[in-house]
Amino acid sequence: MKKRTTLKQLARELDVSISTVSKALKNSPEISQDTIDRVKAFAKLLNYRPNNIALSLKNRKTKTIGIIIPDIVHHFFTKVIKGVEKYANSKGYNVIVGLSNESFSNEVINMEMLADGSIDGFIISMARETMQLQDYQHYTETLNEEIPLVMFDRVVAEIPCDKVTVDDTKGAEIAVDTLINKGATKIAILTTKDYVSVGRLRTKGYLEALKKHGINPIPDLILKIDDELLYEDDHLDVLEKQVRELLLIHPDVNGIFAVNELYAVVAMKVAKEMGYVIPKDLQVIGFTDGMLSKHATPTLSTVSQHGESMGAKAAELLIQRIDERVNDLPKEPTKTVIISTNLIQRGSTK
Amino acid sequence: MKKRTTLKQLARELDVSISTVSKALKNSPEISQDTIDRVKAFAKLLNYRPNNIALSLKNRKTKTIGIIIPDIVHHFFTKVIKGVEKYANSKGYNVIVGLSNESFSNEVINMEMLADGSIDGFIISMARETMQLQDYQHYTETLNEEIPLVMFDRVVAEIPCDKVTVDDTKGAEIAVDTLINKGATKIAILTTKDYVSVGRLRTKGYLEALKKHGINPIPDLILKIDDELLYEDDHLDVLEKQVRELLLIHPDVNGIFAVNELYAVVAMKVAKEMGYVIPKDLQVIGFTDGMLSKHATPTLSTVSQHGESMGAKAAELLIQRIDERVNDLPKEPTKTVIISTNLIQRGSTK
DNA sequence: TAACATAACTACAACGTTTGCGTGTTGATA
DNA sequence: TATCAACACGCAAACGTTGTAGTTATGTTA
Repeated sequence: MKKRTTLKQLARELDVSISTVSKALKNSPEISQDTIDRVKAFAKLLNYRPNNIALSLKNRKTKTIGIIIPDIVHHFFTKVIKGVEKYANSKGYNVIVGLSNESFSNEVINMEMLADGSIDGFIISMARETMQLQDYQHYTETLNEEIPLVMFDRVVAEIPCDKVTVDDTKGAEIAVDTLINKGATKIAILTTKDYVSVGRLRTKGYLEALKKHGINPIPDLILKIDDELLYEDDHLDVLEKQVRELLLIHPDVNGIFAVNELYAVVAMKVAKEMGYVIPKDLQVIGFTDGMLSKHATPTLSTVSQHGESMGAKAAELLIQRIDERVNDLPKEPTKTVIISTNLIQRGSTK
Repeated sequence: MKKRTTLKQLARELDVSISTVSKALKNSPEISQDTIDRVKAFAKLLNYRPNNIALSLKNRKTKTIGIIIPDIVHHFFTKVIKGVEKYANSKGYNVIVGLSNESFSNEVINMEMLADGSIDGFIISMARETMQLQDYQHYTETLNEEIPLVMFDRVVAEIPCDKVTVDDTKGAEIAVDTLINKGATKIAILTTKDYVSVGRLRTKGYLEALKKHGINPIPDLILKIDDELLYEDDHLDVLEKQVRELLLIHPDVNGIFAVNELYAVVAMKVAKEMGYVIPKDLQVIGFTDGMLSKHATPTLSTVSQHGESMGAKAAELLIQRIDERVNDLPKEPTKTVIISTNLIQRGSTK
């Protein structure tokens, strides 16, 4: 195996010591201009570049951050990664990606794999299974080892770390509020099982909006979908069937709020098949502004989460913590930053 | 800053040498069972885990691979990453992601940033701008430094490295062939400017299918779209307008083949607005099987690229090269693996 | 009992850097 | 001509590991 150019090689060939080479490359005043020039020229010739691993070892920091997400084939997470990458790169950090695939054990394995010194800190959105099991030991262990950690989107209060979320409740409330103001009187919600925090919070917003307008919630209209395998191709049928049944029993539903865009699009599809005209008979609003929302027919009104901002903010918080740690600064109390949503109105509302 | 447990600490507290600790943890026969047990117990107590950076330095390999892609907010690339991650993880590798954002300079910067010893090899899909400029110097430099490199999807022949592609020409040919067999007689293609290799190859497949059926290609029906900013929100109008014009001039077009799913979906939207019924009046096939294809109305027939397989294969090839390099094995000639596509028939074809 | 085998360790170098400190040359000063 | 800066450089330690080559005791053999 051919080895890359090292200080040692340069030193040998130039017949000076390693330290001289090192200092020369850094324009140290200890070194004569003459030597500096010679060293630099030769280094350029051999295309010398310092070995980052050696530097990481010496400096005890890697300038790398790890992001662990449940799924990468997912518009929202992808936006977040983009935000993280942008900010991190601008600060000279690299980003290493781990996929939990919604599985608890994968999440644990990934964290352990990276907590071996490979990264300076974590950005994480919790796997669904972890939320169900409520076993956060690997998080607390990481924190105990003083590895900085920022959670985003899927967040749990018990873990004492910085967090970045969206105001799910408020976003949902505004969406439902808007539906009502635009004339919807009987509004269903398509949500997830309660252990998914975002589903729970968005449902809360839905209920609050109803309450505000003096509308009594009807249990039948709250569809808690088990999203275990929803993004697997063939499991959408279940959702379709449930929406169809809902609309058969309550044909006068004239508004639907869905906690993600896929649910919304599927609902529109079923409704159209059943003869509803959107938005005339039925108005729909989703959550998360992805590709589907933009290109569905009709285009979908949706609550935008600003994934990229979330990612950038998470990266910013993390890098602050890293600095705090390496410089032994006093520890700030943990922060939770809430990124505000906004409603994008398109064709599925009046 | 609290420091993690090291061999040195264990050694000091157990009052043995560092090497003894190291060997004991590895069950070396040089060490007495008694000592092994003591060391292990104490190591577990202090939650010792070897520092990966130190190992990387010593072993001169990082067990990390870098993947550089033009955009992460993109279903296909996301699938590829997933495939890479899965395979890489199974071999004990981590994946570090770089985003070129379709920009030449970003691609260069990212490669240089990672080529500092942080990774053992690259998996890359070329930025659009790099394809235009045809400046591949950073690739050849990487190769010169003997850093293994595997390209996928957007590939250029001049760079001597392993490659993974899809049979774009064949896939397109089959798609168009299918349209013809299903009764389409006048088929348009929505493609990209020629410097995007995949666009060029798919156009070639389109022409070959026409030729095979004795149909003369009509220049008007070949729409080469400048996709510079296509995924930016507001630039789809251009595409819409072009499709509309095409259909106005040639209202008897009854088949459209698009080189990606977004073009296909936009085309369907325009056509529906203009009164076409899909697939009765007009059949449409796209390329790349993403979210849009599955949830468009009607659902979109499409040529599936198997991104995940591509990613896995690329990772496999890369790791082979890495092994070859570190073990000083004889160099195999470079390979190009072609992943075969398949046509998924859905609602947009008869 | 001298020679030697064995067990159970320890020392050291190396991976590629950086940096504080030590040191040998100059030339200038008193 | 001693003395002393200033200059230009080298040495060595450190970051955390691993593996090879010693180094001790202890026990065995002829």
